[in-house]
Amino acid sequence: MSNASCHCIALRKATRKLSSLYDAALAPLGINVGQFSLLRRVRRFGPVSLTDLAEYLDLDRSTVGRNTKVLERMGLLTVATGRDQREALLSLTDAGRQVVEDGAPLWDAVQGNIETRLGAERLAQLHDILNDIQTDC
Amino acid sequence: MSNASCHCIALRKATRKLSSLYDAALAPLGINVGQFSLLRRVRRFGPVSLTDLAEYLDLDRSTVGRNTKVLERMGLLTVATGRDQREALLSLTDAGRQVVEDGAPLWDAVQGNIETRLGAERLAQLHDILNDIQTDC
DNA sequence: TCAAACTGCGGGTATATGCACGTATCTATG
DNA sequence: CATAGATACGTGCATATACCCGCAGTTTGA
Repeated sequence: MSNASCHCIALRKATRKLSSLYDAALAPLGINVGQFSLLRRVRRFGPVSLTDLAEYLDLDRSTVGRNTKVLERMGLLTVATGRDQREALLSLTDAGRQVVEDGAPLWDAVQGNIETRLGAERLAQLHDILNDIQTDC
Repeated sequence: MSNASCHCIALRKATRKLSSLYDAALAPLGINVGQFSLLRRVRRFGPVSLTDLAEYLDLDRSTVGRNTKVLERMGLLTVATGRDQREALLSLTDAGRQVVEDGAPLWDAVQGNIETRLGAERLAQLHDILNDIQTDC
C-alpha cells in the first residue's frame, strides 16, 4: 500500500484547500482562520501568556509570538506585562472582541458547509483519525 | 455540531505533526517531505516547467519556483531553458536522483508506520475525505 | 508583418512555522 | 544574600505558501 501517494502530502494539500475556504469566509474581517482561532483562544483564556497560548494552540511559542504581533499591529489585541515581568499577557481589545463576534456567523457558515458536505459520520471519522495522527508521536 | 473545534484548525494541526514525522524520517538526507515530493515529481515528469510542476503538486507556481531554488542550491536539480525561452525546465542531477533513491526506504518506513497505526480501513476513509475536501471548491 | 493578447517567470509583500541561541527575569539553594 | 539553574521571550535563520505586478518571450489575428 505504501506505493500510494504520500499521506502527508495529501494531508497538506487538503489543509491548504480547507484553509483557503475558511480564509475566504473570514476575509470580510481582514483576518484569516489562524488569526481567528488565535483571537478566540485569547478571548476564552486571556489574559494569557505566549507560552500558555502556544500550548493551547499546539504551536511553537515563537510562532505564536510573531502571529500575535500581527494582530497587535491590527489593534485586535494588546500585550501587557504581568507580575512576572518576563510574561507577555495577551488580551483582546474592543476591536478584537468585535472581530471575534462578527466572525462567529462567518465561521459557522463555512464550518456548517463542511459538515453538510462530509456528513456527521465521515466528520467523526476524520477527527478520530486526525486525533490519532497527533497523538502518535 | 458547529460548536465543535474548527475542522480547519484540526487539519492544520495534524498536518504539522505528520509533516514533522516525515521530515524527521528524511532528515538524514538533509531534505524535508515537501522537497522529497517535489524531487520525485521531477524525476517522474522531468524535464518539466515550473507551471506544469506547480499543477502536478497543486501548489502556487511562485511557491514551486522558490522551493526549487533551494533544491537547485543544494545541487539536487538543475534549471535549463527550453525551446520556449520563457520556460524553466527542471531536471534532477545525479545527486538528486541519488537522494530520491536513498529516500525511498526512509519514506516507506514512515508511510508504513502511519498505515500500520491507522489501518487500511481508516486510511481509505481519510483519503476519501481529503479528496472530498479538495474537490469541493 | 506587426501589434495585441497570452504565457512563463521573477521578485515584492505578507503570513505561517519551527529551531537554535541569546537576554532578561525568577526561584531555589547553599 | 548571592548565584546557579529554570523560565519567558525575542530574534536570526530557513522553509512553505499565496497573491500581485511587471518583464520578456510567444502566439495569433487583422
